[in-house]
Amino acid sequence: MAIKTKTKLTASLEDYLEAIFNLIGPGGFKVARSKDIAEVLEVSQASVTGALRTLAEKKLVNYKPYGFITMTPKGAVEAEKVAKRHEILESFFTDILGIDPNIAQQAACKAEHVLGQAVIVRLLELMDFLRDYEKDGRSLTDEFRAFYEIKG
Amino acid sequence: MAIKTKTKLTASLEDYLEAIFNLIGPGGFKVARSKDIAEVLEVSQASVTGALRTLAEKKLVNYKPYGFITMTPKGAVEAEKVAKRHEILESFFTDILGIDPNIAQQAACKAEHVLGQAVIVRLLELMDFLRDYEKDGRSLTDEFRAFYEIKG
DNA sequence: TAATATAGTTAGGCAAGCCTAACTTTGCAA
DNA sequence: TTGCAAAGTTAGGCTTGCCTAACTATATTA
Repeated sequence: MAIKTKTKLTASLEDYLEAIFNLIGPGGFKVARSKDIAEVLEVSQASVTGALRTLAEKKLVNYKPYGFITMTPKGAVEAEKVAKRHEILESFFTDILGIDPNIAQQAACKAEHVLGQAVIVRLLELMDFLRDYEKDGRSLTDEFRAFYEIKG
Repeated sequence: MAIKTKTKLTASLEDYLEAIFNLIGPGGFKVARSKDIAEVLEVSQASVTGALRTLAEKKLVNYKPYGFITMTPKGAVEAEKVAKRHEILESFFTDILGIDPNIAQQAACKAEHVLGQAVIVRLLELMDFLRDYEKDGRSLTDEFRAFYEIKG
């Protein structure tokens, strides 16, 4: 078995990677620009340059000063993991918990870096359970909505 | 209305505050020792000293070099909030999601700093919902356990 | 009560991550 | 094609938060 160097990224680097991934978009045709990364993450362009250098060192992005920014296959895999965690969390917060979309988005942005696969996977199962399970023709998700709308 | 200076703590300071709170225990009779804080948080004693100074500046703990460490009322309020978030999250992860206790504990430790009241409150409601709602004499929590035990 | 072990502090250093200001490169328009 | 604006980089500085090593205070015990 080949040596598997587990890519351990900081929350900050995960954010950069995810932002690049989203900017490049499905298919990987588009290119990420430093300015846009800075805008999305609300940091300075100087900070982006620094992060890009680190990500390039880790072979997660292809980066040459003043050049295009693309992702390596390894980078895409990592980015997709983060993006997926984000997606699941955001969906859980909005669709199940009924949290305000803005708050849900923010919460997902933070939580995606700290909740591991075990939690995420089980959360996804919970979502399936609540959506699929019918009671009197209503999903449990709907039942829960009724529950917290009366309570809260 | 009096000016309400919102205490904004870093994740690290919240951890220290929570650790002190837990060491002091219910009733607030016990005293927190620097060594024990270091042990709980797995940091050096020097780091604890630094954190204590910061917390004292913010009037959250009573701290004099070589003296006892106790909490101010303000500190106790803040600490309790963090501890409560932790408790709810840990309970959700273990009791509802069925996550391994160690992983749940770790996840709660991290997530407690990033999930706001809106999410926590609704999570608590979800837990109530799942526990109270009976179907064929079984709680939904039990139903969900059966669901993921078959699936996973 | 004096020696020593334990607890706690100080000093100094390092990494991550952010910033602003100044500089360089690139690309578009006249 | 040249010149300027926009994009990107570099340099340097700041904060947080951690560390180790060395020092000081406290407490125990002989």
